[in-house]
Amino acid sequence: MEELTKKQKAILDYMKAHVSEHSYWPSIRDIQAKFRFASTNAVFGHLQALERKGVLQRIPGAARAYKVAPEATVDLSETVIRYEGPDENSLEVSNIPLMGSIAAGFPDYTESSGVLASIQAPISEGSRRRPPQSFALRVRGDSMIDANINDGDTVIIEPGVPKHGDIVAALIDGETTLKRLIKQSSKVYLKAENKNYPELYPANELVIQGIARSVVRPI
Amino acid sequence: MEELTKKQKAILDYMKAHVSEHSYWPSIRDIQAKFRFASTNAVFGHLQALERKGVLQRIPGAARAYKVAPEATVDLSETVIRYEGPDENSLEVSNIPLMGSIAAGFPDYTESSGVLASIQAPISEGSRRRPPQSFALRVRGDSMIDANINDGDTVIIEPGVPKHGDIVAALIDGETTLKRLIKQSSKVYLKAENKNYPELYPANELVIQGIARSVVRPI
DNA sequence: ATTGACAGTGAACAAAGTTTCATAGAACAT
DNA sequence: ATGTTCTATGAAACTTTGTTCACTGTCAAT
Repeated sequence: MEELTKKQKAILDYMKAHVSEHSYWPSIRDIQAKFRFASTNAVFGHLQALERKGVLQRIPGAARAYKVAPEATVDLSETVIRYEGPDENSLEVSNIPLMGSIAAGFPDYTESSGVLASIQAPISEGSRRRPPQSFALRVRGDSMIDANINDGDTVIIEPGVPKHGDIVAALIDGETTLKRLIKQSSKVYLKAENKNYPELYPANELVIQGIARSVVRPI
Repeated sequence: MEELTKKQKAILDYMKAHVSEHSYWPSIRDIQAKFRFASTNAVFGHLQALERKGVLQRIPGAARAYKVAPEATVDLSETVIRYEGPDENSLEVSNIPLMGSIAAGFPDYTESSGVLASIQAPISEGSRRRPPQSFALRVRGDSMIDANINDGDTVIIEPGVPKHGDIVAALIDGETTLKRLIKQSSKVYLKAENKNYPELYPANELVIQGIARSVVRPI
């Protein structure tokens, strides 16, 4: 696949965003206005380039009529996600593209300092309007089946400070496990959602990797 | 909600199917040709009626530019997409609600025939190992609760030719619904997975938007 | 009988939108 | 030096497409 120039990519992204937002394609003049071109022909050339490079298909003569080439994306249901620890780089994430136009799925997780959130010290406030850096974990075991999270499911973990009752990904004995967080009289416990494992794990110094926000189950 | 006439429904259906297949809206003359009208004004009147009844929104003067009402049983979920604007350094983050644009902007991934999947004529031999382009749909309603897909869940749809027993997103009466595909003695049915709705929907000309591969359930 | 919604024909217009032509600077490789 | 690619301007030609006007007919309800 031939590389796109910066402007070409920007135009293509704008077109996809326009479709997502308005449900119809922009006209050449719409693009021209967006990018402050003085001539429609500037856009025209870019569109020709996008078509030549195989990422866009135009329907000659038809207004607001395009098709986009599918991008190389990974289906979430087939993605094997392994997560070893907060400071490892072996984190595979997958995009769920919407109409093939998503530009930012789950961002890379390498820029974080390592610990997502600690109970004692809430994470820094500095995340300005950035999508949460969620990641996925494959569930092994049956410790959460009473919460309808089964072996083989994938949970989406969102970094943050958990509240009482949240299901969290926590680091216990060097392993990441999925447990429900219980705060009782200024004490903190981790509880498995399985009648066979009724214990509460007391936690003094707890490293929370994130809060489980959703479960992905293959059909 | 005001009732649609048979023709109005058919036209709306065709428009949605056209978007689903080609990823752009049909022009008035496209619709005219499809329904063998002798005048474009016939279509024009129907479009006005559809807009008056609140199921279609036209953008005056713009070509091939419409929006559909957000009352499909399955809805696109929200997403955040990011694209680069004309200023090279400013990264715009735009929230895309995508309400009601269910029929719009579905990618055409067969590049030749345009049809995602037709029951009678499965797509051409082009079994190029191209990664499928999945997208997400939010489920409304309880028609699939026996398949453990509940109201509020999000399903990941993967374009492709469905097999017998697959749960598919299909276009019925202009709406995208989630049903199980049943092939029985060279006939094709759509079946709801709910004991209260035991019917099989016979399907002659079926537009399949994709196969449900996984369910995402918020915790 | 008459009204009003519904459905359509046929022609024509004007705006919207695409495409082509001529031209040219900057960056880059031959 | 020279050609190529990318990017862009400015104007014009041309096609597509939405829209309007005038008119006809059907059907059900008032």
